[in-house]
Amino acid sequence: MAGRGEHGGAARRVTIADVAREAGVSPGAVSFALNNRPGVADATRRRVLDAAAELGWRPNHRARALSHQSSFTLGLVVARPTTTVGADPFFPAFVAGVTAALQPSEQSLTFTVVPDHDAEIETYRRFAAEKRVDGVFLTDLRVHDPRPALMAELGLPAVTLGRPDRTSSAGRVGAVSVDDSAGMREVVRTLVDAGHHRIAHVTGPAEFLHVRSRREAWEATLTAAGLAADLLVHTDFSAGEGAGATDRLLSRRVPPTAITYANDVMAMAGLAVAQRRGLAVPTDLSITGFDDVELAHYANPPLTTVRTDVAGWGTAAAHALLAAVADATARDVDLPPARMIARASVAPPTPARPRKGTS
Amino acid sequence: MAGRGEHGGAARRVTIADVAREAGVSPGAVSFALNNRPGVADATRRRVLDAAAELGWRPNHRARALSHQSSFTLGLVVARPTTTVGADPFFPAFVAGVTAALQPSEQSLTFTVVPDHDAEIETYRRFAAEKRVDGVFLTDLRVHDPRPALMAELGLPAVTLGRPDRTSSAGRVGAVSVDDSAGMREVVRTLVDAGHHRIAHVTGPAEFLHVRSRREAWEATLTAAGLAADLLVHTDFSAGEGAGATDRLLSRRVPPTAITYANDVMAMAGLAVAQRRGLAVPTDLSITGFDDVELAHYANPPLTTVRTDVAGWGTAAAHALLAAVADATARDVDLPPARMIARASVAPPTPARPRKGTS
DNA sequence: CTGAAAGCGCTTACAG
DNA sequence: CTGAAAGCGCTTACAG
Repeated sequence: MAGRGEHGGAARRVTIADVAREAGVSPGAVSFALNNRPGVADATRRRVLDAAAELGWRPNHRARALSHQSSFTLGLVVARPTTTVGADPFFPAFVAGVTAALQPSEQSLTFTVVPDHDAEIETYRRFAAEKRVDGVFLTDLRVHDPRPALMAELGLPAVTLGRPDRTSSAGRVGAVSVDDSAGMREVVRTLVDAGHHRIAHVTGPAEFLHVRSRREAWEATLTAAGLAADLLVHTDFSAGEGAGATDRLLSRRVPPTAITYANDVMAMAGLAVAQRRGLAVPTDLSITGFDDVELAHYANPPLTTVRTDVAGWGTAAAHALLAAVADATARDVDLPPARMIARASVAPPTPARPRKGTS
Repeated sequence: MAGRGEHGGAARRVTIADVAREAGVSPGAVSFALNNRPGVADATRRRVLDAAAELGWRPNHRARALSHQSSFTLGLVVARPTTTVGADPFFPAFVAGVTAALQPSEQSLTFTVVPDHDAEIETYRRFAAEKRVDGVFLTDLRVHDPRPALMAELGLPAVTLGRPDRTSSAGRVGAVSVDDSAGMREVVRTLVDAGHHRIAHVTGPAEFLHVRSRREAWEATLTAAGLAADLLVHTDFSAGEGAGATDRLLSRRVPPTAITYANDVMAMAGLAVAQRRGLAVPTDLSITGFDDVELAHYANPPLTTVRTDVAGWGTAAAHALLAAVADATARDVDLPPARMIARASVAPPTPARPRKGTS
């Protein structure tokens, strides 16, 4: 009768049957009372709640999952080699946003890193077959991505980060999107306005939609300004390949006067390469990044970059997925676009050819 | 009878009862056969396995969890503000190592980011009360850390990353450790051998044991060389505070000739600060980091740092926790120590005072 | 408004 | 070696 169990400790677990006995009702009534379902008199409900509190009862997750036909678990599977996953600041921030949103709900997140795309697909199949999760977050969308259709086949609720390219957006898959091309356009326009004519773009693997959208923003902005969009390098997003790409660009007979990178890590590696070659940034070469990692602010010079609210993205995606799980309805959410953060790594090219004089 | 269910799809789930019917045995026998338990004739086992494969049967995780009294889930709770969790390369790499180790087992990982230590404790209590997980990884050990004792109270198997300070290592808690002080000693000894006399240390919050062990390694190595260990700054591990600490150190009447940082992010921010003040690195100031993030290799100059195999740590911790969950026995594991990675950010101080001439 | 019963899909003693 | 039954701790129709 006393406060035993109040510490939720290793003592014999208290079940709904104990609460029922204590409150003098049936186990079924306890369940109804505890879950705030109609059909229980206020006085009875009170009695049950008091008994549950006194006994220190806590719902057994395993039993609830089985009888409620729900895992109370959301899944995030990231296909990335173990060696490089640490370099991407996206996932910890995204997960932080997701789990913050999940706090008040009874859901938690299962997070898995797998080596490649095939293993990722296999994981979803296993999740669905074993009823491991109630829904999944789909990240790193690709061209002709098979995952939205797979989700429909598996009957697995899902949200994608960003919009899939084909309108195969099968049934239950909603898209939670941040327009990162907006930030990219701002960056390129700023460089054009500063008088740059040869603006390169160093980005990630071509199959990613987020890579494509940034590249297209770069292209379109250059084309609109009557400039050639011919200095494009695809990498694996690593510092190493970012450095290599920079070296090759700067070794051209007519090198670019500005390089836009699709992440901050490559931009900072590129910055080091340029400086090692004796170029002053931004005087001899302007450089921009993407992500706005904290270090970007403390680079020398501080890096002009593009900021996305990644944790906010995680929170919004979690809410959308929770809703999809609850009513099997897909809905799209558009978050505020990524914005340029102007810092000192951009300046007019030398010899300066002033243009519009905006900057 | 055909391959329906082979896609594990949204079709009506096939249960053990279906397999039993198909194989002409009881559901209990199916369970025994499927779990490779003795007491089933080979021929019967064959028949069951064939039936299961034909029907596309997959174990229902929810049902197994309830009847097996096991969650098949391990927990990682990280107390860190959402805003800074992205800056730490540790967690993605650690999680990758953990989930790689979990692949062949039936366990998965639930990963949660909470804002502070109290919320972390609360999460463990909830995990235990609701039977959410079978065990947890305890990271960022502190001075007088209450968590090992809490695990004993909750009856929750756990492993700590690194050894707790008090021998309150309650029962079921094993420690999986990497000696990072070894790398720190190498770094300081290298600087001493190069002729440095004023070697500072910029590190994280004093309550973390991993901060303390690096600081003590720095102190002990200096003391052994007859040098003063008086240039110490504690920060929150952020680039911003690393930059601020550097600025203050370099503004001293007699500034250090070398600064050792407890992570690469602060080291790179410090590098930028030094260069902005007109100092050449390493000529005027030697700098070292910790972590060996990929960018460290591509800094200008490349950063001397200390490398830990974080993914390997995750894998070893996962194996240890799996074992602790299986037999409730704590065991300690010692992994290879962290090693210095020598790069170009270290040189003798100017004016050079050659000493042993090792470097 | 309330109670007794069945059910979620497995596992595990316990008899034969 | 094998089968029938009970049990894990909840939820949810279904009668009263």
